[in-house]
Amino acid sequence: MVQHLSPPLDLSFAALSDATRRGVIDQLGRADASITSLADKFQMTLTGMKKHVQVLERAGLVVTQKVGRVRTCRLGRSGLRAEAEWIEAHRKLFEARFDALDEIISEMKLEESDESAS
Amino acid sequence: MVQHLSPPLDLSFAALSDATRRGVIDQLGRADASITSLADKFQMTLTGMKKHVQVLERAGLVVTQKVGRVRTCRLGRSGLRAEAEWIEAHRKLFEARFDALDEIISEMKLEESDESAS
DNA sequence: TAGACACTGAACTACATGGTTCAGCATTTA
DNA sequence: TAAATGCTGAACCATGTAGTTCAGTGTCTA
Repeated sequence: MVQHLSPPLDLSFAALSDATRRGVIDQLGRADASITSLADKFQMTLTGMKKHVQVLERAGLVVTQKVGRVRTCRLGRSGLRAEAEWIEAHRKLFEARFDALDEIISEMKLEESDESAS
Repeated sequence: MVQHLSPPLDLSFAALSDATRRGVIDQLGRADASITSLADKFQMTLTGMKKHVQVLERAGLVVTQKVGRVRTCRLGRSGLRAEAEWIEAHRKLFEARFDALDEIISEMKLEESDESAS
C-alpha cells in the first residue's frame, strides 16, 4: 500500500503563504466545496480558484474528486502533520536561544545606557 | 494579549517554503552566525545569502545586527508563535473532518483511480 | 435536443523569487 | 597606509505566481 509520502515542506509552506489558500483550507474545514462555490466565496474567476486548488492539491493539503461536472474539494489526509512537527521542533529552538541570550541582551542594554550616559 | 507586531503569515510561510532558509533557521538555532559563515555553509554567494536573510528578517523570523563590518544573524523574537497557532488550529480541523468522513473517503479512493488520468 | 452550467486548458500580463556577477564602501589588520 | 575582509547595491537572467480572458468539452435539465 503506497501511502502518500508527504510532499516536501517547500510545497506546503508555499501553499500556506497565500491568504486565499489559507482561506480555502479554513472553508474546507467547515464543509467540502466545489470549485465554483469557492470561486464565488473568494470573488475570483473559476480558473483562478482552480489554480489555487491545484497548488493545495500538489502540497497534499487538499484532495479533489470529480463527479459529473462538479469537482468537489476536501481536506487532504496529510493534515499539516509534517508542517506542525517542523514548526514545533523549531519553536523550541527559538525559545532555547532566547533563554540563553537574555542575559547577554540585558548586558548589552547596560552598556548602551553606559554609553549614552557618558 | 495579541501582539500585532508580527508580520502577516504570508511572509513567514513564504520564508519557510525554501529549504535553504529553513536550514538557516536550523543553523541559527545552534549558534548566531554572520552572513559570510552562512553563505559558506550553504555554498552560496554572499549576496545570495544576504537575500535569504532579508526574507527571513522581513518575516520576523531572524534579526540582524551589524557590528563593525560583520552582520550577525540570530533568531527573531516572534519565534514561530503565530505560525504554530495557525497550523495547530487547522490541524484539528483536518482531524475532525476525517473522523466524520472516513467511510466516504475509502469509497472515494476507489473512484480516484478512475479519475487520476486527467 | 437546446441551453445552461461546471470545469478545463492555453495564452497572456505583471510582478516576485532565487540565484548570479560586478563594482563599490567601510572596517580590520599586517 | 596598503591589503584583505565583510557586507551592500545594482543589474541581470530564468523561472514561478496570481490573476485574467477566451475558447473549448462534457454534463445536467427543461
